[in-house]
Amino acid sequence: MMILGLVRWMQPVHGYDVRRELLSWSADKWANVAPGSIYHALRKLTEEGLLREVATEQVGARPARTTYEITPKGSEEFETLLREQWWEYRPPPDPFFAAFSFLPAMPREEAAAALRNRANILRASNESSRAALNSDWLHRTKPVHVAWFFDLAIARTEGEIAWCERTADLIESGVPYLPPEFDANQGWAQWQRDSDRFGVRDE
Amino acid sequence: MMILGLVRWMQPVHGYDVRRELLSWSADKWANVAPGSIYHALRKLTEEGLLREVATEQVGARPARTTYEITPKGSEEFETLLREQWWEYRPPPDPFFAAFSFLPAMPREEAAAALRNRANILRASNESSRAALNSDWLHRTKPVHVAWFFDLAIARTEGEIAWCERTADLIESGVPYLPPEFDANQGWAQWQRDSDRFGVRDE
DNA sequence: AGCGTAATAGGCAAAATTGACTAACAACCG
DNA sequence: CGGTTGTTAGTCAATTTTGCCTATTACGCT
Repeated sequence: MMILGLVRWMQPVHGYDVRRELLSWSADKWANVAPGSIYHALRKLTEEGLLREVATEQVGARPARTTYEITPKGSEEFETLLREQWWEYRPPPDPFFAAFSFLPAMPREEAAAALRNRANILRASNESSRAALNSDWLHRTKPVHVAWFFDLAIARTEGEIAWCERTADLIESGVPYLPPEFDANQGWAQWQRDSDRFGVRDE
Repeated sequence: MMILGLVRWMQPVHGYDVRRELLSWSADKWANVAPGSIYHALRKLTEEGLLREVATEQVGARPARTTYEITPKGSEEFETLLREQWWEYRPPPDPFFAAFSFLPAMPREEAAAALRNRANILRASNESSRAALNSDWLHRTKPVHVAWFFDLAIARTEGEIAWCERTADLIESGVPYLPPEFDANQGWAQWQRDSDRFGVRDE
């Protein structure tokens, strides 16, 4: 949980603050932190003694807001977690992998087109990253490592863009999907023949 | 849901088959498919009319196994989902992003070391991918796009490796994290001074 | 002054996901 | 032949996550 980390620097905070900060980092994209998760996390962390409620004030008749701060125990736990994340590598789950593993179910033309389209989207996203990097808004108001963030995003995608084009070419070139000796009566084979001839069909 | 896709080519299958296939693709890493999820998904898809139970046989006194196959409706739905995944781009959620955003909480030395370590892990993983690509086990028994899979993994990581080294250098070089005019009394600033001097400390 | 919209806080029920557990049978092994 | 290990098939309770909902104040516009 990285909610913990956020509470730690922002010191006394209430849920809504955290929520806004996360949105401003557009963290909903790369972490799984929907609005509802935050309050749940705060309560759970408090139960575990990693956070502590500091106050509960009410302005007018709006929902009362509870303010939290981190306990020493929470700080320790945070550092443990943080180090774990820094030193370990876990290949991130990627929905595109799932999609790509069903390549034989896509007509070749469409698959190639989709890959080229993906390359373009990635290029566009890189452009906007580069634009951000050149703006001095970034350099004036944000810590440097935010810029490094963009660099990482770009570094990763450059390679993928090239891969998309290469692979699109291969697909169009008609390379057979299956190794020659593959038993032609098993699932893949039939599927593939279908999608070569008609696009994918149901039964 | 990509369970649907699996059922679709493997036609009549029971949960355990799916489970093994997914494990053999080591899909537990890049999709969120733990053993328990599968049976849940199968039942839910059946409720929705995308799958259909075909038989329930029992061998000896072992747990009865239910066999499923896909319905035409399920096939359509699958194609819709598949196309969505192919044409859309959603930056995959990555826990490392979360970790990196707390860079100022790490002592510089350690952060740099961790990044170099990460680069090495990535290199190692690439080596083993390359080994797989050169084995003819891969080319003899697996569809070609499995090889392309490895290519993608390599393409993505190459860029990241370089980034890790570059960034490690920057961190060690002592570049200040915060822009000059940053208000020195706010959260980040204090944190950073702490971690520059002592490593991170709790109050 | 009146109205629509946005921001402020947070709750809650339902869905998804996990991970550990069961319990029968097969297979090996000295 | 007794014991151990491995495979088969799936269940289940508990935790996580999601998405949408409520209700109040503030702000801008005409």
